[in-house]
Amino acid sequence: MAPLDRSIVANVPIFASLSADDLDAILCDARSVRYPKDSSVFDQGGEAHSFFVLLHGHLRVEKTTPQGQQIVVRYVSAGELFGVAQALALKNYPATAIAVVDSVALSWPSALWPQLTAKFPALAAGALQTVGSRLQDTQDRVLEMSSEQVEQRVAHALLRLAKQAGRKVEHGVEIDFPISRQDVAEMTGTTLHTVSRILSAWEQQGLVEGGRQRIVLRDPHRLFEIAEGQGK
Amino acid sequence: MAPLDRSIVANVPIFASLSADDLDAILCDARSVRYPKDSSVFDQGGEAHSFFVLLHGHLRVEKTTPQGQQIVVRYVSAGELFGVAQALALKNYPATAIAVVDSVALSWPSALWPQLTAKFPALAAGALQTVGSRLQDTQDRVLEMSSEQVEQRVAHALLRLAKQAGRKVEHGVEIDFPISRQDVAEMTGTTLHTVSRILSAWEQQGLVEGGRQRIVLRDPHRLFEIAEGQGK
DNA sequence: GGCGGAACTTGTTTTAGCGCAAGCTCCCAG
DNA sequence: CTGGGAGCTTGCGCTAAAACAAGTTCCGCC
Repeated sequence: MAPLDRSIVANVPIFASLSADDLDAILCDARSVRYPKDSSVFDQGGEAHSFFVLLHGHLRVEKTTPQGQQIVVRYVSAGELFGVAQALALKNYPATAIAVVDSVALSWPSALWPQLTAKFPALAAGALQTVGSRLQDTQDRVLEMSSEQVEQRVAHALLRLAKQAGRKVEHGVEIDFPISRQDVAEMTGTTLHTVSRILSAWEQQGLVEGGRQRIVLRDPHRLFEIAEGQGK
Repeated sequence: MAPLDRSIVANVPIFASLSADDLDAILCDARSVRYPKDSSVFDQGGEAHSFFVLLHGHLRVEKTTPQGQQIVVRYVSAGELFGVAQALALKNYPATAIAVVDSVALSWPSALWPQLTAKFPALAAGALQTVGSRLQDTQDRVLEMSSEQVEQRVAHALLRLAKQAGRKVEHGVEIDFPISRQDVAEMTGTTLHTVSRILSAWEQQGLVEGGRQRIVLRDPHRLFEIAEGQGK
């Protein structure tokens, strides 16, 4: 296997506190894999053979009910730890992860998790924080779904996406990967149709700028007001 | 401080793998506190001074928006670890925990968490699993809220409560603590009114039996069918 | 370069369940 | 044992948003 240089994980927060030697030790068990756009990194229900760190690209994590209803659990950006099912005592992945653009991830066999955390307690602490902040996010989402109108939820979702994966463009912030109305609907618990209507209305008012699988926020501040309920 | 005997934590899963000596070491830093019904163990936004294990009773964990909207995040039963904000790198508690019946909890100063987990890695692993399964639950809840009708969600909520805190009674399973329609509404993202209507209808059909802050499931199997969407 | 389908838009109809309002019941305090 | 209030029930209208239903546009592929 090609040796992995530790410089490739310079921007991975969970490894930040480790020494160069420790990093090398960890990396020597890792494999680097390329996932082309639209391919899956792991599948819901599949055996949790590995855990991962995303080096480059973006993933969409989605969850499907037995009845076929689907939601987007979250998007993963470069530098994030994901697929730690094993650490949560799960034998199978609880969701599916799909590359929304060509992506690269490091992977380790799940079986190594106990040894690695034993040797590097910072890893366990980091994972706990990662999972904890995801729990926070998910609880906030429940709160949003209980208390906010669809329009507010969509505004929140866009702002969060922009924060996580926004790229400054000429007149606004563009979400840096292809995202459909359907995806936004599955993030906010609504339908493709309603999202389309809302975005059309916002486009009229110059708040956003659309396109096929493309969203640019032209007036994030106004969107924030809508998200907070000040809007109209 | 009165010494705590290790027998009191015999039924706490997170401590299950520890030796008697280790347990004694951990317990000697713990305080046992009694929380009368309706008192709060910690408050949303308050400084995260301690983490806890519930020895006896039941807690309701709730979260409030700036606008005053409230949801029930979950219920805590005896044996569970809770209030581990510190471990998730939070300085303040993200929710409020209220005793729904007279309860007893062990508490440790948050500051001890790093040392305890360093000394007893099983603790960190256990906390990770606890937080992980909460994340699972919360994600399932989002999925439910996106894809199910209110009636199904209420059925799911009752079944979950019964599983977690059900007590066999003459003709069914009773939720083992006082719970109002409002509470169920806040668990399922609906209103007191709708829950009341649904429970009334179910009572007519003999599926449940109500009362002031009291719910008895008389036909869990039928409720399960409703929860799964087979109903009506 | 045109064909096919995925992504999106937009209009109309329908409905779940929320908001409001009124009244009931049971528990507890005085 | 009586009064007050918390918890609950129930009726009614309304509305946000889902469902249903046609399109239109754009992109990649043969």
